[in-house]
Amino acid sequence: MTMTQPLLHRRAGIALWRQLEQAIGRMIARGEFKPGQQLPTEQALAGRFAVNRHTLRRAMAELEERGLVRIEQGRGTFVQEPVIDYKLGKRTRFSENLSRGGRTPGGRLVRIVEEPARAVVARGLGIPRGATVVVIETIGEADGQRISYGRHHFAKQRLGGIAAAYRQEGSISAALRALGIDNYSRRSTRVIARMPTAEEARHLAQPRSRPVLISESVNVDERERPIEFGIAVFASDWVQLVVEP
Amino acid sequence: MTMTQPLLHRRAGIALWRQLEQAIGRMIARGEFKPGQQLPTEQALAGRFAVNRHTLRRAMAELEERGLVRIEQGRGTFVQEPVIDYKLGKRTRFSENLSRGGRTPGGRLVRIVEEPARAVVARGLGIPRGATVVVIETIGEADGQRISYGRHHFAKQRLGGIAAAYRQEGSISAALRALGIDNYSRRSTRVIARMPTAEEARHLAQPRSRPVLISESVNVDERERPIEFGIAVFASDWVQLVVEP
DNA sequence: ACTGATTTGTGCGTATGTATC
DNA sequence: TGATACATACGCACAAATCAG
Repeated sequence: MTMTQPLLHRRAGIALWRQLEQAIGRMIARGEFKPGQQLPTEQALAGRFAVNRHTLRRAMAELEERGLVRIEQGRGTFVQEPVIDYKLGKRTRFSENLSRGGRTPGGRLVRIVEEPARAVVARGLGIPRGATVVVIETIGEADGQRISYGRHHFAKQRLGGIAAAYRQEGSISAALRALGIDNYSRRSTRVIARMPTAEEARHLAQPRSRPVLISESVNVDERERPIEFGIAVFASDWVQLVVEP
Repeated sequence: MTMTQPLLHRRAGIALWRQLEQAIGRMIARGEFKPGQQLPTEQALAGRFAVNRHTLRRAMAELEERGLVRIEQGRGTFVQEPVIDYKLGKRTRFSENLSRGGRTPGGRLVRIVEEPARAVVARGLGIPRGATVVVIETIGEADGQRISYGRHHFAKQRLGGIAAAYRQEGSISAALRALGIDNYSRRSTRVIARMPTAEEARHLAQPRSRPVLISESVNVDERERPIEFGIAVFASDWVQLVVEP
């Protein structure tokens, strides 16, 4: 592919590195380099624009400062993937949350299992430990990128029909609506960071060396009775949680 | 040190592993093993109680489930330190936050510097990029344990006196009060997870292999004008952020 | 970057006690 | 009494992670 280079004007009162910054910034904006893609090496780029590598680096540093690229020593320079703002509010619904941010939400069911409630789950749902819970495991996507792996817990005694409803409706909120639970909201949310288990890394298609953000939350109905205990594992490379008071 | 072992009763109608769970749980509760301390190896403990390692592991799994111990493959088993809940609310003040949770807050000043505002900082404070900001770097402690490393940014033009006030008062909120800013609140907070830089790991006295939780927030006055842009780096081993809607 | 030692994780085979039909 | 199923307990071996040198 032959690429016409934007012309650089020397002695025009605008520093070369600024012109470079503008030029490369525009190329990224136009999509000539795609998010996550590795840029040509500094040497190659400097050669292409016929400037010294130091000049190019000055421009690159500025682009990194602006958040357009990410420079990794020993690896290369990459077009920064836009980070997804995931709002933690009283009424957080996955799809709604993303589409409001201009993203295309997606997702798929991993599996639905029944298991005895572990201590944290039992505490969250307000049921005795060991009582049977229905667990719906999902993967959430934004613009085709996997961003979360969620385990949604429901007390079987109260919401045993959730599995069938989910299979019919295809989403948690729709399934709950089908069961007559229209108005639920998030009580408290705890946020922690840790390294992913092998399974979590696999579900998120991310290396085990990158940390994950985890949110644990309880959804309650109008009478403050627990409906769902959810654990969401977010790929920290793609997501930042936003708390709006 | 000679330690009398609680007696285990075989064929008594109570499974051996349950008796083990009770026994070790009580030893932890009595403080024979202190928070954070490594327990003897499974082999050693199994030997001491004269049971098979599998039996001991069954008991340990139960203790981990109860949150009393933390088992790390290749390292050992440790008495779980109580995790600190750090509330992210509209009026978050470090000391108040911790003492409300029954902790003894502490902290110390790392340094105070002036520097040109980077892009994120400038955007947060609503000032032009490159304008001078005063940065107060602090380390926060709870019960003597380092839990956070904070960089608090203030526009020099507006709050140039913050450095002197902080040195006088010893805390951010007191310094702001001394400058006549009594009533400020948190606008939005962004939370991310990543691996710490070498410097961050040093300030938090934690290994570089453990991730950190980072919160970026803007504090505004009554008229919604930005006062402070703060970046707090939390040791994820010790802190979980709690969002109360 | 490699090695060996330590420690937890996992699998399999066997034996025994307990509850049920 | 016997047959069956399940939980408990033990022994051995190896895998996987961690750490020090």
